[in-house]
Amino acid sequence: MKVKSNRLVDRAEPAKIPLYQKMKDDLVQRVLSGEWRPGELVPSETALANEYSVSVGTARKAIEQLAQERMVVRQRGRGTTIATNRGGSTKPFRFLKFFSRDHIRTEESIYLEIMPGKATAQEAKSFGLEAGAPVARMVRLRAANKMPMLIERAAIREDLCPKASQLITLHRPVSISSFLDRMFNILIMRIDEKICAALADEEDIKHLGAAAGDPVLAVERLSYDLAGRLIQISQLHVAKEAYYATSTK
Amino acid sequence: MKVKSNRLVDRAEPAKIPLYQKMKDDLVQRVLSGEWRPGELVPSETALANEYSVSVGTARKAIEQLAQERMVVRQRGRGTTIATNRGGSTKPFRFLKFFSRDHIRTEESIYLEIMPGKATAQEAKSFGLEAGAPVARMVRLRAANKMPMLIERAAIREDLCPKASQLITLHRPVSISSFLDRMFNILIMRIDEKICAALADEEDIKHLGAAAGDPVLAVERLSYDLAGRLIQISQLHVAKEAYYATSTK
DNA sequence: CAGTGGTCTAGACCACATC
DNA sequence: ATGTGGTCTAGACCACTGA
Repeated sequence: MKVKSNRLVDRAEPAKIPLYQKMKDDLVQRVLSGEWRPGELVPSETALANEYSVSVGTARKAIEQLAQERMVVRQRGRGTTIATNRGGSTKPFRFLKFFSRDHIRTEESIYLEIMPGKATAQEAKSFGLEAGAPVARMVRLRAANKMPMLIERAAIREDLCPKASQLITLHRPVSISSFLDRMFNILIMRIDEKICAALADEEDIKHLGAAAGDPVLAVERLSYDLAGRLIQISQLHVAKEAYYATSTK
Repeated sequence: MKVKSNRLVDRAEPAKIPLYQKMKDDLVQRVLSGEWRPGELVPSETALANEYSVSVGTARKAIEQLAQERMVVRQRGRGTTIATNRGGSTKPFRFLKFFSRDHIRTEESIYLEIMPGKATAQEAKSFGLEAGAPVARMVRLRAANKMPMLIERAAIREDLCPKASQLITLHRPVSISSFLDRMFNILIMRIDEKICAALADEEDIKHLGAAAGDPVLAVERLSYDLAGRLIQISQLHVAKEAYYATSTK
């Protein structure tokens, strides 16, 4: 029941998408196209409303949704800017949700290994590339308040981030997301994580002070950019520190 | 710099809270007071706008924010209802974020132990009660698709949920949040989790099929109701299955 | 059918940042 | 002083639900 003959509907109707939705989609495209770069001021509500021939209220709704998705930042009196991950004043471990009794004051990244490589079959599938596509590989130790917290193994696709391995070797950035933003104008907007329990491996023992047989958290992280493209695949081993997540229904 | 003499400001000014914000706060209070019960229809936008002597647009903004916080559910043509956790058509493990290759079709709760107890000093502190306050304690095995996934130890405050241990013994609910909603009109709206790695204990070995020395995920969950009161404290041990969380910047 | 929420308009005034 | 986003109003029409 409830089957419609969709022939006509699908072809004739323009699917009845609200104006603010179409406008929002178009604004996203303009950001992706590079017309506006991260940190840049975009036209005001009224200017955009005129451009799209909609009322300010409608334009506002489109822009406000982008602000909610953290794609833009609105400031009264100043204007609306494209979001950035360029660090500086932002808090450490922005994308990591650690629980620790003491505040984290300093964040450090110690690179153990950086090298260009080729995507494995599985990585290629996740990235949507052919196997053997170029990736930057790295192993880093991440520390908070001078205490090593975790080991990260990461692969970054080099088709979108050309010469990433060389640039990382050169700059050894504390924050990869900030680095991707500055170097390639790639904004990490969403990270999916899968967490499971594992036993400490040799590297955990060597670098995290874990003992053989100690349990660790093994986290797989998939980092997506503004356009929803998978940019980075990481495996984290977290030792001796709680990890936290929060869910609001 | 930028210091204001606050004497007058603090006393005289009503802090300049937007109308929609005041209205929203008041609506929350009315829900908390029990004036509207979960599942119930609240007055329409226009009715509420009249009642608060604001325009529909302003009322709409207040209501839409509540909808975003999942405190109410809006349906075109029907009206706005207070959110509920009463199960039925809702998906299993609603508050749990499992990763598994196969879809979860059935969810089961096997109660190993249910008994009234007294809050430990630490629990009491978390609940904001005195030590020794009555709580319901339970140990359950939770299974998906007939496979045991985790063991949960929980304490529920009985001052807000009187005779909870007896009622749980009687009904053995699959979902506690749904049970709290039905029995006590308590809506779990937020759950904070801390996750760390641990080794399987005797119960994990007995009930989850873990081996000695196997790593497990140890999760501490704090469940808060609509009013922000801590209702339940749980410790979960998750074996042999990945756990996942997602973060959007 | 009447009533609901969803979209959209066209104004107004304000607080604030910048120059 | 100008222009920005934040709040607020008072309408309009539409799509949908339920009786």
